[in-house]
Amino acid sequence: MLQRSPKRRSAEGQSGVSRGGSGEPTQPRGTRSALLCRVQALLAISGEERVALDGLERDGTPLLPQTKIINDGAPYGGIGIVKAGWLLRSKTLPDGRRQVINFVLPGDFICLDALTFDCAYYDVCTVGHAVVSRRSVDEIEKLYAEYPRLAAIFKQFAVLEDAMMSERLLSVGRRTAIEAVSHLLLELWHRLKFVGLAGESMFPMPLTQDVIADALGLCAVHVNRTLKLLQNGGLINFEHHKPRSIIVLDAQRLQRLAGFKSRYLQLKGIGVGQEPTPLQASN
Amino acid sequence: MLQRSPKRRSAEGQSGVSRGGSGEPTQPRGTRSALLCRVQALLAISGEERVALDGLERDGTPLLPQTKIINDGAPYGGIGIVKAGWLLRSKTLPDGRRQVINFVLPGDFICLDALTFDCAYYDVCTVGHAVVSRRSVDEIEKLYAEYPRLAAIFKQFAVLEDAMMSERLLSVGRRTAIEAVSHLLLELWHRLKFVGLAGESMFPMPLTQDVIADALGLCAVHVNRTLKLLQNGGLINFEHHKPRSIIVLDAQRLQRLAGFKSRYLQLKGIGVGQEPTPLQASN
DNA sequence: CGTTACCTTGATATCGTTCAAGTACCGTGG
DNA sequence: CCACGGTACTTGAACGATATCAAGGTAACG
Repeated sequence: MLQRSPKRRSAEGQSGVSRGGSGEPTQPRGTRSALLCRVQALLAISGEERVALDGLERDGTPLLPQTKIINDGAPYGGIGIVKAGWLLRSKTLPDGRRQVINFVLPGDFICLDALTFDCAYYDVCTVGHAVVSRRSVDEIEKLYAEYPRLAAIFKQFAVLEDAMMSERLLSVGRRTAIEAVSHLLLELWHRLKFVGLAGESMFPMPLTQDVIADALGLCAVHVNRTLKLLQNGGLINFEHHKPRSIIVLDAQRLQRLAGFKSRYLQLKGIGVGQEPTPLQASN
Repeated sequence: MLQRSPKRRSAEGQSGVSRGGSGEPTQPRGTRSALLCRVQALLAISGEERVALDGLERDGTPLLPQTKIINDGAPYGGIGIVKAGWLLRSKTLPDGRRQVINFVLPGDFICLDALTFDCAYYDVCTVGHAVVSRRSVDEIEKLYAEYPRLAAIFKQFAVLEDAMMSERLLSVGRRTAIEAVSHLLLELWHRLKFVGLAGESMFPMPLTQDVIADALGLCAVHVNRTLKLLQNGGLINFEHHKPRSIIVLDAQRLQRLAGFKSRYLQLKGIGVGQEPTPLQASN
């Protein structure tokens, strides 16, 4: 009904994959595991749980850029945990048109639905270099049985996926290009902050404008122009040199422009008497 | 990158809600429960499981058209089971722009994520008259514990939701209007067939063109023109009289046009030695 | 130090939107 | 049985957001 009626500093931050001399991916130096980071924000874990969590991330496999690790229609072959680097979940039409469903960041699971399904209904591939651990469905199920609190957290992760997809659908379907781009940037920034990979006013941005276009149902040229608009408006700036990053100059204005409310990203966690994360005063 | 580069008969079928003399919703006459229908297609249920399933659907509440039963940001207040009628899950921007995330048909659950979350991140409201049973989270959890096979099936329902959302995202982001509309019609037709509410070449279509537009990121006028195109092309026809329906004149051509593969709608079910539903020979 | 991938920008094309008016139909009440 | 009012559908005309095409620039990588 109502359409998208157009109305109208510092340099902290580290990339998920800091490269050694020749470009092998490693975990960010001095940063604890992203998964641990996320879980600890939601739950005061016990020593045993900590060990179990570490076990999940053992044997990370380094992956090259543009490596497809899950194929639409093929069996999953286990559940992944991202230790470093970015991946993306996408679907592609026979003629090559592609839609990015979601981005997969450090600390995220890949294919939690393998617990329920046999075959994937999407592709997953790396953006740049990445490190991914892979666990069998059996192993995850055993962990679920043994550590129900961790299982509860992981189930929250799965619902979060859903919430992000809903929000993306809203962006693609109803937000204008500038709203959608701003919203995506803010979402990524927040998610990276959760796992200690973004700074107060800067975050790594390894995505190609092409990929952003495929996530938002736009074309790369228009994403370019839209980013320029944001830059010219003094909302953001770019650090073009590796690690390529985005500098947020005016977070408030950006949030207002995007209509971004971080509520959908907030998990409630678990704990005796622990209240759901209170609604942010700032949107 | 690649953009959306464009490129009669019997009258079976019954509406999800057959109206009595004055319009109260009832279950389709002579049709067994939609939920039972879905589950039995995936699992040979025992007598006990059958009883449990029936229990889930007791005390259905009749709802008037356009009744909002879940509010974005508010607590869920339980889990719903649709006995009859259509509902829709949507998100709305402050200025009124709306995106329909998915349609909720008879036999579907509403807010299975209430098992994990406290508050909704979307609205749910009825399309026309509907009948919905509501169960507490505790009751569902008890059922999950007692009937693990049913729990497994319901978890598959949840993943199916996800698969449908991915497909919708692809439609909104990358398919042309005519592809997207065709795809949506085919999806609804298939889903209705699963629960015995659609015929071989006809299915009820209570959705307003406005609602279709909000599901596909289009405007109602364009949906109208697109439907006309499909009609003029001899692919579909309309039954304007209640129950309003769509007649599929050339399913093959429609599928080809939409690039529709039903695989994403096929659940694997459970059962000893039961193979995943084989990939459809047709596409 | 060349090659490639990505970004940038202009010109032009188009799909889809908006606005606006009119029509068909259903349910209601006399 | 018919008049009425509302909702949804229909259609035309004009506009606009975004796509496509094309060319050049710049920085990373080997």
